Amino acid sequence: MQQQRVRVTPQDDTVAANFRAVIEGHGGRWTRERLAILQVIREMRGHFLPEEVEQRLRKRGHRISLTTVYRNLPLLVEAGIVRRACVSEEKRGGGSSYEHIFGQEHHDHLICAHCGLRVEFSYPAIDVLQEAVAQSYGFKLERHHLELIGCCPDCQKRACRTRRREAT
Amino acid sequence: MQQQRVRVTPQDDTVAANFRAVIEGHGGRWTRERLAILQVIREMRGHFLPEEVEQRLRKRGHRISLTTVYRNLPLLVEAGIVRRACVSEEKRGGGSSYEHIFGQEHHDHLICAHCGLRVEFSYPAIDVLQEAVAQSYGFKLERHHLELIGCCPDCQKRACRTRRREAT
DNA sequence: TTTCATGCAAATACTTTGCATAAGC
DNA sequence: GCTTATGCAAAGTATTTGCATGAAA
Repeated sequence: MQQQRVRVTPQDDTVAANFRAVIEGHGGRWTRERLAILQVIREMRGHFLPEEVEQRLRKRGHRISLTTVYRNLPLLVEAGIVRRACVSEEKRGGGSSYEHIFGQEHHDHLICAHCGLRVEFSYPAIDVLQEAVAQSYGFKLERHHLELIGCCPDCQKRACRTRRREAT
Repeated sequence: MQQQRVRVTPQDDTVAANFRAVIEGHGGRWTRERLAILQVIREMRGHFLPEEVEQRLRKRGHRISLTTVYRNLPLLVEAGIVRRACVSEEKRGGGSSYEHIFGQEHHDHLICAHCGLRVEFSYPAIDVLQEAVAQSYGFKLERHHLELIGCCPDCQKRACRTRRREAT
């Protein structure tokens, strides 16, 4: 609770500007609540639930309703600041999680299907090929999302033999 | 409604066997409902909702409850026959969709962020690199999931200028 | 001031659970 | 026969919506 201060980075202005641009594009307004939500989300690392955003806001002294968080998340997605996380990355069950992406180093995920371990990595060579694929279909690539799902070293050691499946 | 017949493929036995193996691994039983669900799902192309499975079952004369579909979906996932689709692939809002994967040619998706167009592709060279990444982290790769999100040719022509964002 | 955002409560939508009955093994 | 699966209804969550009030522009 002693690191209340906002971590200011060079992208700060850009991020806020993106958000504002989206909001104004919808004929919307720049409110204190939106600023607060943006700030809190910018500090988020990894995946988060809408409810966690609300809790963090509360810890910082803001009293912003969960409804408002819900209402703004789509705008943040549209602004490219967060994305909805893939279900296979989720614990299971309930709500959809989001991930803060803008201004973060882009990364993809290695996920252990057995223990749930998530490792972030980035591998430029793959990015290059992705660009090639997109071009061959005439797409202009904006972003991508890659998950490699397998068995992590520990689970392998653990003689982790789950369902064997004779994949084609 | 005239193509009621099951599209039998060489993998039929394997698919059913995988499903049965998972079921039996849980001390479960092989029921007519499970067979019917499996058959219907095997005919599914693209993404589908639990509710769509139930509707198709009904069209085929089965009267299997949505609850049962829900109860079996996790087993089908465990058997590697379907996977939960990524949220960013969904229309929006509501439920989680699934995708039939086993026995299907593996493919990834190119998704247009503007009109929602989804194109399937496969690109072996990327797969090779993914394997390399996994190995470098000691992971044994089981499957992967890649989405390339961008602007499709049509939307580009349409001078589709949505939110411009100065990605880092 | 005019319009949009917010908060609260109510409504929805999706998914899970409890229990009696039917069905595998 | 013993145990698990199913169907139905009820319960739970997650998310959205309606409306009065407060806040931007």
